[in-house]
Amino acid sequence: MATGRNHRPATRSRGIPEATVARLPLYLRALTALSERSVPTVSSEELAAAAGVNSAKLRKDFSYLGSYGTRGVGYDVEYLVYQISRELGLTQDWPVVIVGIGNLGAALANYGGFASRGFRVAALIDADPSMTGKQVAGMGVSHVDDLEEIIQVNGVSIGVITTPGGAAQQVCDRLVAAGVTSILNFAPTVLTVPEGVDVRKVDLSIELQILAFHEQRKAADELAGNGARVPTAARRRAARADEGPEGDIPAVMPA
Amino acid sequence: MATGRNHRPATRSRGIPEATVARLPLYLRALTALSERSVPTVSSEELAAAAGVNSAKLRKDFSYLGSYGTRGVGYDVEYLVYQISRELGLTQDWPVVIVGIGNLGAALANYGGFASRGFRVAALIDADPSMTGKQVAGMGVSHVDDLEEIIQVNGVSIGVITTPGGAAQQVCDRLVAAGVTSILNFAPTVLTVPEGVDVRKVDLSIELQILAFHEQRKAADELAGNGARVPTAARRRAARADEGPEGDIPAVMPA
DNA sequence: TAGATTGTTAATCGATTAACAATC
DNA sequence: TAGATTGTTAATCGATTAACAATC
Repeated sequence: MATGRNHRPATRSRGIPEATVARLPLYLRALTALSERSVPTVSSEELAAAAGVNSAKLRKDFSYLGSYGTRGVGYDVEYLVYQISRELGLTQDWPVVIVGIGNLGAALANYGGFASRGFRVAALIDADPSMTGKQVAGMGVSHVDDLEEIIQVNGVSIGVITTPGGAAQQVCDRLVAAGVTSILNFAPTVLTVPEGVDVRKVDLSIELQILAFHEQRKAADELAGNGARVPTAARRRAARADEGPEGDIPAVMPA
Repeated sequence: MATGRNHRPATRSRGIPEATVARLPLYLRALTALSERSVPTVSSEELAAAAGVNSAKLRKDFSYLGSYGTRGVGYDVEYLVYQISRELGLTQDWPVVIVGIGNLGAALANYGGFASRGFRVAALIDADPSMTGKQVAGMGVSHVDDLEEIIQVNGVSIGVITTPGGAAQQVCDRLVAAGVTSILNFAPTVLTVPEGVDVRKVDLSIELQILAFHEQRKAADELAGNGARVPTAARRRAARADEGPEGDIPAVMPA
């Protein structure tokens, strides 16, 4: 998620559960790393460890794609790379546009992970006339007036929104009207789209808030005497202030 | 969200389900917008619409926090803002460090959504000596040699990793050893951390891959004669090429 | 009181996981 | 054949949702 989903109801797409689809790119990355090291085969146990998931879950996930493994042996790395790529639609070229070329938009334009996965940045679009024509990531910035033409000429079906929150819905409407049917939204706004359009939302502030919740809970656990498994710098600092220069691991802390 | 979880087993934290925690920031944002418009109360139906969720789900989520609504009336906006903020731990100050001041790190440093939610960027850290001392988002960049001291002096418990993939695990290890217990990882790497440390992962490429999967499925659906609900620019372009300048909505498309 | 809306129940659905038969 | 590992089953768990009694 990325995070905060604004996704269609979790219907199985072609019989593959949404949760499985979300893990396929993880497997693909681990497999690509193995492929680069010329590892010929891998077991579900090894691959699961590399991808950071449970091996039973991995085997279950793969079972939705077909029977691509060999009992007693494992999976052929190259073959699996191909099958997962095909399943994800990465064997074709996906032109994308990035709308909103601020810091984040520029960061995405420079991000190497797109090109290597079948995504091609077809255009960078911004509403600020003073940006028009400027070079970002070796590409000229287009004005938002030309949005519709760019979408249509390039056959773009995926749009990335990195505008300020206030502009996001309007940009989204124009993208959708021009024919975009998948949107990756970095703006802190809930987008409204017609049925049939997919939106995924990446929200940096939300991710931090979720971490803060758990961080707070850890502190509360410790106060309750459950003993933190890892002493935080914050708590160690508090302890030093509390017990003098040697007090590195306190038993209990003041609120 | 943010996506690809590398999170502790979904134990309920203080009895609040993980899925609910992930939605609290969404509600908080919608409530903050209402608060700014001086709206005094809101019903579950209205708030759910603003947050983009089902109202039954919202009421269920709130029921884990307590009974903060009034039957027949709705929820007091200000009171709910306070309760959710408190639950998320946002009533306290969270110093964070950002490690890796490339395009993305700089974008995050400039991102306004942090400060408004109780997060404070305590330091920007980079391994490149030529970056040291440079100003980014009005703040001097520190060298990674000083990472441990910065963490400890500032009592940082949350770290954001925006380094290249190859450096991420090493940075993560140093952050954890210095006392950081929550990590937001933007590097395309699965991080290994000790128990008690939370990692959330934001992966731009994975989000796009998930969109590509659905995009591909839409095209397959249409080929199967199910009729797309929204004609994409890509398919319209193909149609124009196929049927001449007037052919805007094709019946069936070639593969 | 009548109308509105919450908080909760219970049914349903989807995801995870251990275990193991199948089979290389 | 013996050992290894997949693919699948079935149990369990967590999340979603409609419905409605409680109650303002």
